Amino acid sequence: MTSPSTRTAPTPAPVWPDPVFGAFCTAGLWPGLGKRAVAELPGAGITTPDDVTAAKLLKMPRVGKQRAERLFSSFLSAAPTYEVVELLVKAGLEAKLASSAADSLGDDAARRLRDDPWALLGLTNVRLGDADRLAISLLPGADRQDSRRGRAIVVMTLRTAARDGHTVLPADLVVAALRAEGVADAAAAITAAVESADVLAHEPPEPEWDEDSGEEPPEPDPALRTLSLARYGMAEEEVAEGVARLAATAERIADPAAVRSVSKGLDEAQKQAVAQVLGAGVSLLTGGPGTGKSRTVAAVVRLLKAKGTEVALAAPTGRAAKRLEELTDHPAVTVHRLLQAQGFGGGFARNEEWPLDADVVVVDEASMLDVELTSALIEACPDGTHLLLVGDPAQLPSIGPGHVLGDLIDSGAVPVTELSTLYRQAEGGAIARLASAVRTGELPPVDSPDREVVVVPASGSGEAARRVVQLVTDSIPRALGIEPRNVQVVTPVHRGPAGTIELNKALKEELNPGDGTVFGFDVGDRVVATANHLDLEPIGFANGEVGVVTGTGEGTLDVAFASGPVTVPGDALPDLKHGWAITVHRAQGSEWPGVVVVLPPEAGGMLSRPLVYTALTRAQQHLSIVHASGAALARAVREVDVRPRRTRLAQLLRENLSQA
DNA sequence: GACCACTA
Repeated sequence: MTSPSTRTAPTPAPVWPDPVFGAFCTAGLWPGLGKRAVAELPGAGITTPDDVTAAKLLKMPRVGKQRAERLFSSFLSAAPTYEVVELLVKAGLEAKLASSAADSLGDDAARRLRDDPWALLGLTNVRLGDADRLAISLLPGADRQDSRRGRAIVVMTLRTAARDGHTVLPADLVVAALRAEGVADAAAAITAAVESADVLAHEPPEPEWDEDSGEEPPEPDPALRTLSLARYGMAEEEVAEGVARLAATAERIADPAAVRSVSKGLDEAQKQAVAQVLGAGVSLLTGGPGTGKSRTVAAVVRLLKAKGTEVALAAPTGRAAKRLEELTDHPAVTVHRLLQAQGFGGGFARNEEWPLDADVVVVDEASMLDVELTSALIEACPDGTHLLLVGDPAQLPSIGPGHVLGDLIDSGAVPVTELSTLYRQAEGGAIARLASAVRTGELPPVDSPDREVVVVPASGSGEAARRVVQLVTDSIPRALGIEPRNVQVVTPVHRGPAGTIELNKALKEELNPGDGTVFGFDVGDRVVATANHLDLEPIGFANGEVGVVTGTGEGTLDVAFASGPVTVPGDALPDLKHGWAITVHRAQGSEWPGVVVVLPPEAGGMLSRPLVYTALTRAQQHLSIVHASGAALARAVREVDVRPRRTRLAQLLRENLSQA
């Protein structure tokens, strides 16, 4: 423990004679040199890059010979970053950008920025204005019509669209974006972008034309021309090709008699799904929560295991993989692990060259698959592999761009079994009725005299938050007999009075007050994992899992997760948060006896049908909806999605189908 | 302008 009296007074911030060196140091870009040490550099006579020697570093407080040498060599190795800082400081931009520039542009980042200052837009959090300033500083006479600038705006526009899930954008929208930034020759900018190979242009399909009509062939409608970032455009093409390839090379795995042998207890649709996997190269199994998707998968796994067929199970998230493993009693991993991801953007070890060796690959929660991961998965499936995607297209779409599951369904290119009979919730119960109405875009008034569903109106997010606490701690246990530990609060947002942060504070105050002895947690706190730690003893935990703190140690926590107990060491503690209230996104894939959904007014803009549907289908016995978002709720449910994703996959799949 | 996964 450090007592306040032994702490050194903060050294006043030095004024640097060399602004580039000063900016480099104070932005924390010198690896291994902390804030406090930076302030001590001038005291050791180090104020310019030429002053940096092991001998001078040795004069600093708490720096021994070994550390001095290490700091000296880390300074030398940061030379590429230093060069970028030089460019940024002269342009009046933040030095902090230099580290991400060196990361994403490589060791010759400075040279690349001198060649094309707008390459700066390749980093996150850089605005066009910043890149323009760098250009003016580096290229005397640079102007808004520079072709490199136009090219960068095209890429930037497509990248922004990708953040909203789109893989393609109509060329007209890109032209409008170029015009808005003062680019006179939009067509030239698009051509430059396409020539740089970062961007693909997709010509509209040729219109139907009767050759004998004697008329001129009609021009394709140029308004249908689209553009994509090459990585997403190509990924969609790879998925479409891969689906066609697997469909063409599949051989039947088992005969109908074998299906009958494992089908005990399955309904007709579920049996059909089992038969479908055995026959088709790529097949889909869809349906809402409680329709028996997992039971069906378990039957498929039983059948294949009995036949000695190699089956691989995977899911896009750690928690979904864990659940799949429990339900099927067969190992399941994340799709990333299945493909042996090589780290951040490092590609996958399992690919076309070293494909998977399973005969059947099953991916659960397939609505979470984005187009790049899907293309990597399909590439790693050799000819003859059967791929089964299981998911609910009505739930939240993938985080990354693409609309893979929905496009596969819409294309009609692969067989789909849709399960619609509800087994879990009481059939005809208020939760089930509301869920199926929302699934089809309706929001009927709630009619639930038995209080299975209760709507609690609130006038603002502050009142909404108070209602939530009251429901969890008082009304729901008292009136319905569901204890607080079986109730989960679900909200769209982290911030604001009705976001996870404030709600958790208020709920902790009521349910388990304490001062947070270990990393802000006390015994009895509910926690949620925000990252995977699947290797911890004895069984690890997955991102999104909810548990309860059962004990504390020396900087460690014992947590009882639904899947089992885990001792969480200090370095994993930042990946735990309080879990009485969690976001809808995080709640996806889990269910609780009682659920309180909060819809605060500030979430109005992000409400969509999939979000509302996902939120309310988390409830098994009781659902309270604290409603403060006014007309935005009905609008969100009515419109399919506030912003439907623009993709090309369904069209590509249909084209392959018509050519076959 | 908000949310969210995976990986070392």
